[in-house]
Amino acid sequence: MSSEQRKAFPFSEFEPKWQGEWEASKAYRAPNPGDADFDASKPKYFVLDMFPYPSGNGLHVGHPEGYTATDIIGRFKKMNGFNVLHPMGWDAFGLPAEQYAIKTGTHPRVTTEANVANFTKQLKSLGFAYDWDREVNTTDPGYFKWTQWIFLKLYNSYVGDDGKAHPISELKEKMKSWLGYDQWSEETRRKLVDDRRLAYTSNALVNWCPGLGTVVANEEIVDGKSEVGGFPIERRPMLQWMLRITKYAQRLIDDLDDLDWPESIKLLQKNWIGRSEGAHVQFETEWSTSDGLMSYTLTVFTTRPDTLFGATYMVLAPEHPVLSQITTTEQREAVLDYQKAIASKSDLERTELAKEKTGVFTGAYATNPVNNEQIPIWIADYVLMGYGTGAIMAVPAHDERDFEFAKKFNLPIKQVVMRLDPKTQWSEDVRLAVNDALSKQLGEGGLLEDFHVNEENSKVYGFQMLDGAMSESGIAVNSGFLDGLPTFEAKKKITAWLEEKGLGKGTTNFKLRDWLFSRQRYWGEPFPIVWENGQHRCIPESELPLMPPTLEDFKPTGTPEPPLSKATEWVQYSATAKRELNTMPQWAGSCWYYLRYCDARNSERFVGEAAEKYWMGGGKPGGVDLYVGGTEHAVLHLLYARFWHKVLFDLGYVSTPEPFQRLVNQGLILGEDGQKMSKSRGNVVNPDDVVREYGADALRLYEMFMGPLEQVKPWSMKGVEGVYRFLARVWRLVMEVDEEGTWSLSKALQDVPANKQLTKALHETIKKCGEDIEKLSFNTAISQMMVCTNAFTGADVKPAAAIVTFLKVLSPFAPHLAEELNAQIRVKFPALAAKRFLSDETWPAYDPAALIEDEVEIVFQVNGKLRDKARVPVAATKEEIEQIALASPRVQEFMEGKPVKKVIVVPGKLVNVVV
RNA sequence: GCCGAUGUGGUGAAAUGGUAAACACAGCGGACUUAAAAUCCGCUGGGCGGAAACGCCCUUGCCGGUUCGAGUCCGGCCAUCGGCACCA
Repeated sequence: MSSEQRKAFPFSEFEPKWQGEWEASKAYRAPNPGDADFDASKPKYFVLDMFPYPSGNGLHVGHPEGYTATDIIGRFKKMNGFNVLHPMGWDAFGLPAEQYAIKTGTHPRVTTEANVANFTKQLKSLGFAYDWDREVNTTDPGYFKWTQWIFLKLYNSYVGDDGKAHPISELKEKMKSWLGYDQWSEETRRKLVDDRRLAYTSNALVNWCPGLGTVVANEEIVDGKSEVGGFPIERRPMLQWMLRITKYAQRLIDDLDDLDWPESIKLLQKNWIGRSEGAHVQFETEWSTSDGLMSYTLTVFTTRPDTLFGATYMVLAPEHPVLSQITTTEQREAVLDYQKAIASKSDLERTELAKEKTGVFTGAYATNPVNNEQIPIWIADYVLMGYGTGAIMAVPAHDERDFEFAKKFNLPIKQVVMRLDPKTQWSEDVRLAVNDALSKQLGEGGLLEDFHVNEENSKVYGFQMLDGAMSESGIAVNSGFLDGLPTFEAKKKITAWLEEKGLGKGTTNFKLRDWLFSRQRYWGEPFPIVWENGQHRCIPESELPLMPPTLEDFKPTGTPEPPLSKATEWVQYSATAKRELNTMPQWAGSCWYYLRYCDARNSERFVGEAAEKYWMGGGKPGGVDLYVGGTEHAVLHLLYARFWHKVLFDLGYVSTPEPFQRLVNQGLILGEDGQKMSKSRGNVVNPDDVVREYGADALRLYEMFMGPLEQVKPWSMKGVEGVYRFLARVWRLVMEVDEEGTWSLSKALQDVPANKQLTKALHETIKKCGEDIEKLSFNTAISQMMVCTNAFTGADVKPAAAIVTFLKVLSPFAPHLAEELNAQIRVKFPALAAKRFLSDETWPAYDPAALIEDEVEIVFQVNGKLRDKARVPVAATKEEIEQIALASPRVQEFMEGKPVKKVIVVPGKLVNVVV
């Protein structure tokens, strides 16, 4: 028997047919403002998928999960009168493309084109309602021209005192009024400007990955290895382009509040940005040289300035620049050895060896500003140059790391906080003593919030955690004027004291670093920058797009020298100027692609103003209405894109401060064995195979029926067969087969009104599916459609009009089948059939009256336990229902003759008799 | 270690604080068929009692609490998965 005959319905014939018709008539084209068929009175709905990287492996079943969800939403919104923007494109630059090209020897452009063609074919075979006229490809010169253009905006902007981006010309103008401007050299003026650009060069330590032959961003490192390829990472100083994302750290945290995103993703971003409040504290250190006594002020960042009295030593990062000066002659060799050892270690080794603390004494001492004690200065690799000031005050009594270090090197430990453990119970006299001490410091009113008194046992429980910073909150002891103060009060007081004495300042610190934005690769956007006399400048916008050179050999050089250096002609911008050789990272193109979709063919502007205002600014609060993608981008793409968007917003190019209003993460699809899908495990499911065997509609439906969208869930071919059978049942509501295997319109299908029971099933389905689609609860919507189909299957005569209505509800999920059956019905019942494309139809309204039954089943409980049921008229009053319940013999039996204490009546649901 | 998510039948899962397990998968039985596949109909959490109809008890990771009533709310534990990880 051929596989063709085994098919339960001829999806392999009608699916490609409808895909062709949709494409030919541009059924899913989204008109833009200004187009003849644009209807400005309609609200907009912008539904976005994270565009894929077109890999050589083609689509896997994880892709259609999110894409089907957005497709259903998009189709549903369209039927509900929205102008729907649902586009697709390609994130085609980047390391994987280039690695693959290097392996196969084919030019990245060739492989990319082939992969894009393959992906396109695969996506089209799934019947997604994309407006393909808006397709974007980050490697297209018409696209990356504007990626480069946005880079120029970053290059030519700075963040002003208002915390917003402004054109750099404003800074240049302002500078003229600054004191001493006239005396500055051109060089100085230029440097002052360059130091404030949002895109700047830096010679700091970067993450160099020899295996990839390029530097990578902090966000691209996983466990000390590169995210792509898993190669070791080294820290080394290199001249690189950076983007000043740290200037946006606070706004990137604050603006999360108003976004409709999963709380866990917001938290992930907040933790990555890593805001912590504390203080800078200054420690003086002095040393003698042949020129006399020298001094230097070491500044540390601490979140616990209240423990300053307990600071018994200091630790500097091994890379700290002042070391060469303060280290004593006796210790010089030890310090140099240690620095050398650290430098040769990769980040991975440093993390792996982190269990045991190491460090070296510098021989130098600093003065603790609060008690003038001389404390030794050490260096250790547990202090990082890149965070805070690269120096800490060590409080071993209250910091686990400092404690370990102090134990190992026999450094003094001094307790300065008496800990109030929330779990510790305090005896009455201790409570009184603490209360007494606190009262003296704070006055009577200050205590109540700080303690919990358990009402049952009258015992006192200690302080609440504050901010979740360090858990060792408590009461200051051995701390002079801070004694007796609870931690949060002590922090305030010491900070005020430091500020008054000019010894420190309250401050906020972030973990987030500036974004390392250049890569030593071929397959990326070249920078629109040239160098002359060691100085950079941008090329004019008129020279965009700046095309990469045509290179035969685009392999990495094996050194930090980028491969573009091989294009000797291209490199030479003029007789004296050379082009920037680095390229942008893959993230560049994905930072703004959603904007390009709004106006993908615009050659005058990165996005037309009217188009941007309508699709991004329209609605409340604007932006992309729904963004669906995987969690893996929680801190990379989603943070970078928000940053770029805010810069564009500040500069007046976009209308909303945030790009993505609502974000939903689809859960990972695991293999049939419950493991992550991977080639090596051999558990990868290829969507092409599923489409061939069961059809696109079955694949779409199964992906949505598996379980909640956000959830991680394993694949099951049996499950695909289940929804396939469901679709076949729908097919047979309308079609029947003769002995030759030919399908024709079912004779049971007639122009008759649906009976009451079928009408109810249909309207319940309209209602529930509409509500569930809004909630993205597709699995429950599908089960409701199954219930409805089962009801229709049980009926001898199939009411055609009702079935057409059902097809409208089904159409966002299984568009091919719905379209085909509607067309089949039209042949015999032209008046009953829906429009040629169901997506042009209006989503049906449900009739509330059709949902109401004459009778409902009421549950009778005695003391909360189910004892009896009865059908009562819907109109029955509470009193009537109660009487029926109390009259029930079973209820009486379980009441055991006891008097009724209370009766709870929930109309339409239950009666609970309490005795 | 810190942060977050999730724990419900044999499986995927469903349940505005109100009949736990809808809808599927798998399994079992039946109809159709020479037979099988497909299709259609029925049963399907566990225990106890009963010939049966049916009835009772238990059951949403574990322990407690709030409530007339808890899978759902609160407190505490345990397990699995994900993220961060010397961030001072």
